Amino acid sequence: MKNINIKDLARELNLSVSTISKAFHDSYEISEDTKNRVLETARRLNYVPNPYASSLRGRRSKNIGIVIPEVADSFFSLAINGIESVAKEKGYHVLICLTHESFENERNILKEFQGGRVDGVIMSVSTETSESSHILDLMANGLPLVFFDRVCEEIETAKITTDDFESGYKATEHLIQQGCDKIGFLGISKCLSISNRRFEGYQKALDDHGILNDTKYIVHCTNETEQNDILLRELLQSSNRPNGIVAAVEKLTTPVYRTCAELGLNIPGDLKFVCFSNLETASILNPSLSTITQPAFEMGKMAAALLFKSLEKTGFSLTKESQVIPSSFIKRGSTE
Amino acid sequence: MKNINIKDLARELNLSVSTISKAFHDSYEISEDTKNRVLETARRLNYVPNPYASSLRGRRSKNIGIVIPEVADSFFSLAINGIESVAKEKGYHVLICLTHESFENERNILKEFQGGRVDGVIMSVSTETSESSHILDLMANGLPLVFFDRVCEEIETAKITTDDFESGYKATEHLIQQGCDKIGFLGISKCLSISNRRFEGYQKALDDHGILNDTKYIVHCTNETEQNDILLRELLQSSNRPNGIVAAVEKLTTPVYRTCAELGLNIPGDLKFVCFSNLETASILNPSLSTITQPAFEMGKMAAALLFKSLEKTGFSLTKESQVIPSSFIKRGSTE
DNA sequence: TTTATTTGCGAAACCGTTTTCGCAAATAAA
DNA sequence: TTTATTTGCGAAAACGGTTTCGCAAATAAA
Repeated sequence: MKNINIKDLARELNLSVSTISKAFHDSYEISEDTKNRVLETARRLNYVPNPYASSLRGRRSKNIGIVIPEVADSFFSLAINGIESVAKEKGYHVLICLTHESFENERNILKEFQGGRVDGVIMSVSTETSESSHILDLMANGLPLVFFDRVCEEIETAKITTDDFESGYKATEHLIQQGCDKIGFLGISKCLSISNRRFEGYQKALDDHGILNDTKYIVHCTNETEQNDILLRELLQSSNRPNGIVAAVEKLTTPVYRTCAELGLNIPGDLKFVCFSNLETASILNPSLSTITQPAFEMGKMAAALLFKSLEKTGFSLTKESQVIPSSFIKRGSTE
Repeated sequence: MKNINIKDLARELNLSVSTISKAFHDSYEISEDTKNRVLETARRLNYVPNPYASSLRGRRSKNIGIVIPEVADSFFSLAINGIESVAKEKGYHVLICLTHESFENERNILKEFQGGRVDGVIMSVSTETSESSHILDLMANGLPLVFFDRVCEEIETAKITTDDFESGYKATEHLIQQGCDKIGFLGISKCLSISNRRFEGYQKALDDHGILNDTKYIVHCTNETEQNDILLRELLQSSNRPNGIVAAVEKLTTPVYRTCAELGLNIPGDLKFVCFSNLETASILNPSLSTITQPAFEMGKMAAALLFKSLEKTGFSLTKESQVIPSSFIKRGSTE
């Protein structure tokens, strides 16, 4: 019933607590014989050390924080797997905190982290994050931080991103090559790095191909599904509606398909569609979806690897360690 | 740079640490005036209490553990949202631990939890879990546990499930009504409660409608994607292949669609297909997918609510608190 | 006025570890 | 044999909070 602790163990073995502790850490001070006795008794009594006591004394928690907007999202859940794979190897635990795209949540989470709950942070900012003092506070506290995917560009630390500009360019150029001349862009937030970089790629592709677009083709979606549906509907039933669309985030897939179905628009006949997405079902959609697929797992892994490097090597600076891992464009039925 | 602690605060205010602590907890012993001074200085110096120190003294961590097989899965990620929504309200944090369907991982995670890392556990067992001593150990340690979805039937504690039997029955009956007379069942593990209950519903429906099925129509999938593809292929290109399939888990969706495409089988023409799934994209697949959709968010919420009840009310027993929340069947194109 | 009670705070123990330091006994070197 | 050194362990002080208890001063009751 009651959890047994190191003192109980010491009593049981007629040893001091320090000896027990040292035996567990395989200290040279302790004889092999004693070590074995300790380990065996620990197993027998089902002793599990209290991690918080260790954290307290050792002044590190062996936890890293993951701050992301959502978990119900293919990109983020794969990234979690990447992060977790290296954390596990290092004997660390991950604390997954969800902002649900709220700035206030994000700020509160980072604030809490300053109490020593985690030794480092890997994050992807919320759509509402237009200001970064809460992040600077965290770093001023000595906590190493690595961004992945959605970064704060003004903050000097490692950022693991994908080639958003090039991908936006490639997606748009593909639509142009498939014959689209009125191409819409669905962004997610005006202050979000990825959305902006992808948008710039889109713009550049249009410019390079001499396509003059109406700004009405550019839609900034929100976090409200209903609101997005209205915006999409407006865009797609306007006179002179686009005949191609690039969407910057996965969660717009279903809304676009649905709205097209409701309006009787055929994909790819009336509208060609490319989406940034890690959906496993992309290939079996109706029609199958052309995607820019991000290296989610690798990005998570890389972010974690860097964070641990900075945790392990004192003096290691994250400022010059940013990495860009390319996404892959996969052509499918939605742009045939 | 350095984290400031309660001692620094005490020094700054010329008060004792106990006074500071009491001020934070709004103790009646402390005057309003002092409380305000403490709060204000804490804000100014950006003081954040160390949660591990509190945990240690208070003997509870204010963390609950979530043990699930995967996070890259619609059902589990939605369930996490449900759990998190109530944990947040209670001022608790969630520690999400992934077993990746490995029994050994599951056992290690539960073992670690016994050191006081969490105050209670919400879990869905791995496909490999055929034995439950590790769970009994956890409970013997005094940790309350609530199962959701994938339960261990032999363990006496609250289990939040959905109506697996009825859903399996309903899905199968639907296929029969749509004209199928050779109906396959794709399970995920022979020792998994949900898979078995859904299978029993399937069996009962066949019996009730006087359909005699070959056991070759029953396929137990594994955790190896390639292996599953082989099994599926065998099933679907056998002479006298099934003309209907019920799949017990979401992750079989893409393999089934792909294999059908490769073999030139038309859904729903050659094969009708129903899947237990929370995929948001079910409605825009080719063809759209008839699903049994589980109340994932609600199940998570309910599990968490029960766990907190047992954490808050001493003497509250979880043994008689199991709940069944019905799933909904949604007919779509794959069974037209 | 004397006694009882309340108010506001501080000292110190405690939570379960880790780590430093000290110290005997055993062994090796001189 | 005497003096270093090594080996194996224990006492006690941290880590950063919370909580119990005690104690003056202020206020209320007698």
